[in-house]
Amino acid sequence: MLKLSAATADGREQIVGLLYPADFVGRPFAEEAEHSVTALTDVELCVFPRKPFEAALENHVRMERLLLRRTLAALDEARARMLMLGRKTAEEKVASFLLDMAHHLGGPRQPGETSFDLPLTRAQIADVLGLTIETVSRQMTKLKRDGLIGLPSGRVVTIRDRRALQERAEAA
Amino acid sequence: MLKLSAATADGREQIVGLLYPADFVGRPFAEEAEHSVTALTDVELCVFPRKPFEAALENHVRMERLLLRRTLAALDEARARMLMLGRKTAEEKVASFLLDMAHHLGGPRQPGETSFDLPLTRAQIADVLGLTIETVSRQMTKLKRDGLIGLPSGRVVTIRDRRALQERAEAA
DNA sequence: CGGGGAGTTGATCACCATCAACATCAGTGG
DNA sequence: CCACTGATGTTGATGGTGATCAACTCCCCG
Repeated sequence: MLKLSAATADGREQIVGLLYPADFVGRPFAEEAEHSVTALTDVELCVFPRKPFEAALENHVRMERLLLRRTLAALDEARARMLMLGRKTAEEKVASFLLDMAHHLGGPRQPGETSFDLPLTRAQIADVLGLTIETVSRQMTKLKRDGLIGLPSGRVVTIRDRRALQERAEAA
Repeated sequence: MLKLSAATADGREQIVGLLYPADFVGRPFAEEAEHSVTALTDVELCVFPRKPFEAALENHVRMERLLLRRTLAALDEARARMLMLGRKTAEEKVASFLLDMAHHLGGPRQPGETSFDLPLTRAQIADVLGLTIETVSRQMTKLKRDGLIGLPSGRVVTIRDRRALQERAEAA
């Protein structure tokens, strides 16, 4: 898993995207990358030199089409995240985030509880949500106190009541 | 000019994109649109039925390539806006917004002052920046008091000191 | 046993939201 | 011509959410 992040001149950081296995990272047709890329777990990357890659896009229509589809999907995701950053409360942000992670990392879609291991530190979660570490921590313990999730240890999260969690995440 | 917006279930709105003349709007390869589109000014749209449009993309490589480039640019812009929404203060948001508008609407890049007419109401500016109308209004009057901008009337804005405004916008 | 990073919890503060009153202006109809 | 209305914008008072500052715990690893 990778994080894609941007930062202000004075060091404030915002994670603008999370990349899962089989995702694409890079910015064809631009001189310079605008974001920094950081590995959150051990990672195996398949690297292509820019020029040959762009040439391949030109020569293989299907490849270009695939990239277009992925880019459109990434744009949708980015916009959903804009709604979250601009208009959701801290609790809604944390709840949405946990549901997102469960969706990507959760085992088979079981009816009962789901558990997974967060690949992010609290600080990184804060950078995804536009919050501080302390606020993230407080919201997580609140969700735990209310019985919606379990926090057995460090990075492990258990979704106890997905329905209720979705209600706290509000919006789409 | 058009606005592209998303909303939470309980009605909070976030503008996720602004479209200028010659821009593209639409979501090929998806069943349903995720956002609502609203005209901010009188607008002339060139509409294509989905199926023929997608077919045209398949048959005209150059067209598909153009759309890919535009989509990548839109993604960059969306991510820049995520940094703004998540990590900037109200003053920084308003300053960045005004610079953005000046960039798009301002006349020729003169050394002196630039003036333009905001196509957005305060409420819409607030929805772009993830703020409330009142906060937007207050920040604008503060920038005016400090001599960085002028607000001759209603929607008209004059950039008096671009340099200083850029400093208040901080980040990239 | 010591050290450092990660996470939690508490106390306080500041920024921005909220609520409310008022100002301004364009459009409408008396 | 002017009062009336509604939409838009400004300004003020107050409060709450989340940031900040700080202390402490827990682990992992030396």
